Amino acid sequence: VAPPPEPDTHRVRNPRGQGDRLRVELLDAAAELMAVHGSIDKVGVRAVAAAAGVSPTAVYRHFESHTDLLWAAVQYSFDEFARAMAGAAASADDPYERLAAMGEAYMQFARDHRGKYRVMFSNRVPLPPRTEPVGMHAFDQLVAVVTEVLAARDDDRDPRFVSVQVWTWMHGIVDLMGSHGEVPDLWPDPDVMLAELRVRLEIGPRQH
Amino acid sequence: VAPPPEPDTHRVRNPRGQGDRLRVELLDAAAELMAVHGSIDKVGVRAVAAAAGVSPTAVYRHFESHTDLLWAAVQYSFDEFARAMAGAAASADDPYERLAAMGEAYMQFARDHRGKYRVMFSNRVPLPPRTEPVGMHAFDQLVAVVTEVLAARDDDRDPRFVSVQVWTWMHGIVDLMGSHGEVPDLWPDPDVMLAELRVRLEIGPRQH
DNA sequence: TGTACATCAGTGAACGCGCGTTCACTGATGTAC
DNA sequence: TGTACATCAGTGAACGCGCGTTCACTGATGTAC
Repeated sequence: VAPPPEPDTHRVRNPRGQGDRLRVELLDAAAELMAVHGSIDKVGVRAVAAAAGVSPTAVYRHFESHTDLLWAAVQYSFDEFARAMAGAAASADDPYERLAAMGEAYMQFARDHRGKYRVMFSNRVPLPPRTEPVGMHAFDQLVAVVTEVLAARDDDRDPRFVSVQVWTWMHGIVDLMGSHGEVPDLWPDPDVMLAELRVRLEIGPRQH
Repeated sequence: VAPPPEPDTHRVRNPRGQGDRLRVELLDAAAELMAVHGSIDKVGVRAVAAAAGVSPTAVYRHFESHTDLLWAAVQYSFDEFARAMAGAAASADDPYERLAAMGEAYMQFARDHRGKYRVMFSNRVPLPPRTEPVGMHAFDQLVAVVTEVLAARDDDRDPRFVSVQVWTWMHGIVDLMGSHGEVPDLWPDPDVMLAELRVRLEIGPRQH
């Protein structure tokens, strides 16, 4: 059931001042394990350590506990997601194109990093809350772009409400298509879904 | 972290011919544990047995293994869901009202049985597939009603495509609102979301 | 109607295993003199 | 320039625990005679 422990090729020990490198390697490994399992429950200390080619004990030089490691890995994934979205937002000047680019980046992230996506948005993290609800930053980005789009359209809908509509629908598409993807005839092309979403929610240039 | 084992008030042993009663009680307990945890991973043999007021060994009189128990519990939940949807569908004659009733029943099920909903639609079950992809039956029901609605509207859209739109969006709403519900200011009233979904997807009576 | 017995729901102790975590350690490397 | 030493990245063995599962059992109850 579990993938072989994979002792990894013999790791070279990090030089003196740079022990923090392992921290990043562990976060990478943990996020990747989440990505593979799509769940947080099987990402154990031992599995993460093995994936990083290190003994379980080494984890405790960088994280206080198993829980601490998981939290850090989730936040790490959120950062990656936020960067992807920010990159998409910066890729276009026109508000319509910017919103479209963000939509495509969202779908792509969900497709390419399914496990991470699920851990962030779908599988609720069964960990005690620690910091601010992270990931809301990305939502604020969305609201900002939607505000621009509505202004350009001369549309007086509430940007937050429209943003929630966009987000919920996007999430439904990527989450359901991901988890029930084994029924191939059922699903239309995701890009078609996305295009229809734009039409239905009227967030493209006005047709007159 | 885990709830106290709760040995339950002393169970009365089932009479001779009716040992199958425990089977149902175990399925109830397992589904309820899923509902509480929103995940399948923590629903162990011992926890289910304790919740049913029975020793862990007793489980093996009705299920071959832990996995077997989990599978049966998931299917049990799907049956409950299908019944809820069928009940809603039967509650109205008018196609528009029928679709609306199904939508409300869907949201209500997701709200009242969050954990079960998540196990069914959101948390992919990490179990080997066994029978037909269950739960698709409910989707066929949806397609049937949408077909009626489109016919009544004299609308030539593809019923399956529209059904996928309805389902993905509904799922996104209930899933995101459920998992990120701790941010109260963010979310509009679910009923408002549902009403707007009907407007945007044009699945209500035509306005002329 | 009474009794011996087979049936069957459920128990209790024990197993091997993998988990998170601890503890004392090793050995390469930068630094002080 | 050479050497003693403190630092620090990482190890290995061991712990207690809860898990899924097995095995031999108990004791109430319906049934055959």
